[in-house]
Amino acid sequence: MKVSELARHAGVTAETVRHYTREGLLAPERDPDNGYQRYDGTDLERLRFIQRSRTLGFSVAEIRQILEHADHGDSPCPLVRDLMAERLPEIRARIRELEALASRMEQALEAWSDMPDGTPDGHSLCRLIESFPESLAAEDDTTTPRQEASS
Amino acid sequence: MKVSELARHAGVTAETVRHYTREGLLAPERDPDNGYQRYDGTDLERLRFIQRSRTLGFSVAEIRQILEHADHGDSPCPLVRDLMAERLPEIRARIRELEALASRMEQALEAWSDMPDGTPDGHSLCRLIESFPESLAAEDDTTTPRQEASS
DNA sequence: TTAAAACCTTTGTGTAACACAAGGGTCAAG
DNA sequence: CTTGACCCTTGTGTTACACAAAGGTTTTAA
Repeated sequence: MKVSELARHAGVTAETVRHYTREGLLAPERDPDNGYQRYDGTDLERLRFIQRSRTLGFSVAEIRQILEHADHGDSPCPLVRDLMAERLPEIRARIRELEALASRMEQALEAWSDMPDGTPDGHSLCRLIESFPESLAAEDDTTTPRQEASS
Repeated sequence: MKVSELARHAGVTAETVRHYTREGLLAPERDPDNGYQRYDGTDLERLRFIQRSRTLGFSVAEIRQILEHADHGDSPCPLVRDLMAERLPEIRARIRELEALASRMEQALEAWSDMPDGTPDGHSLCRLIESFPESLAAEDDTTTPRQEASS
């Protein structure tokens, strides 16, 4: 199979297949005549495996690790369990963040529904946004340096 | 104020301030003696405005637009409302995606709790992942080309 | 047969919002 | 005057591809 054929079989773009190949998740042969990549049924299985893994939240780099384990004859399953157990709480946290964001946005839209637009003056850029309370307590911290990490 | 002072006042890193400056959201003066950036109270107000805007989900590029409107004396409020109304459904959609992902992950972990690890053979890389159903109906499409897009 | 359409290749760029390191100048304190 | 603490600019890395360019190949229709 050529790159686009494989891509069609799996419902992805040829670019995606090339990307996975560049990243070492797929290792097609070369057609010695024209230098084209040649994929086979095994590659299609691998590609489908990659897709399932992506829907389960694994990154391309993680999938590469998983495939390398498998290619060495080692069971990747413990790795898979660990990665998943690590990722799930992060996803949950991300959901909470986005829900908080969404409700801030809704609050804002509601609060703004009866506010005039107003033009910016010396002390106001956009009252809509300025009317919104600062969410985090990172206020005027003139003494303690910060180094936050989020998301 | 020098860059780190401004950063401290707002609770961000100096890198962040430099980034906003590079992106044109802040326009400090230059100290002619040493070439250092010099920020003032207005910049602090702008920086706080930027922070509020970020917590409301605006991108740096969007905030630049908002600030440009304000700097031209135009009310950025209609723009702000539009951007927000556009973004909110996207956030909601993203939340739904992540919730779907999280429940797939939980299902998987549960289903796997009583599965043996198994080593990869000719037809299996990791039964854990392979046991998981393909979520989307993108199956063996040998005739119809695809071009999906999903955040 | 041939010319165009359709594919293939590699390489480089762009995306979002910074973090971080390098190389080098500046400044305040001891 | 020597540190240590800052400042500057520039370049690189992060994620998963998309897209464009320049050029070779293969297929197809006239």
